[in-house]
Amino acid sequence: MGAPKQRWNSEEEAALRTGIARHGVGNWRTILNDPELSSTLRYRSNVDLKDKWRNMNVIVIASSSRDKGRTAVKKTRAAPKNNDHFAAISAVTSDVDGEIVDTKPIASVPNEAWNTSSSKKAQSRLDNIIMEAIKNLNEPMGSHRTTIANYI
DNA sequence: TTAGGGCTATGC
DNA sequence: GCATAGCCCTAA
Repeated sequence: MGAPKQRWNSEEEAALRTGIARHGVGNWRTILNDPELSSTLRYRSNVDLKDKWRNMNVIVIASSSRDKGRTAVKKTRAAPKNNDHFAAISAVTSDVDGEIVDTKPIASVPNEAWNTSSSKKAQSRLDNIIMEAIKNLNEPMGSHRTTIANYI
């Protein structure tokens, strides 16, 4: 995680989250084509987005459902042993939806962000966080990634 | 084009 | 040595 590998900075992560909030999970190509995001993500491929999102979800899932059944990832990789590392993320998740109850994810969200392919996949709590941020920010055209990042 | 599996590099 | 994060390969 040092040199050779292209670490994701907060700008890129925010852009990814914004793209997902706007176009939905799985529409990596669409996200990359978003003029707003393409500048930030121009060095990332759709596979990169997918992989990053996978990593992000692993962290969230591991931190939110550690009790029951990890198995988010195969080898045990997603099973943290110290909560400290996840404190920040857990704080965010629990702040928004507490324990994830289940999900009626985007259906109840009257935001045009999801209209493309909302029902494509089960959304993670991170999506809810983003949607929460967008809703609360209440910006008509969708919130800027930095704004969302700020909110979070 | 997207999703999943696996490998490797890096940090602790 | 273990855990994490990024990248590559392959299948659908």
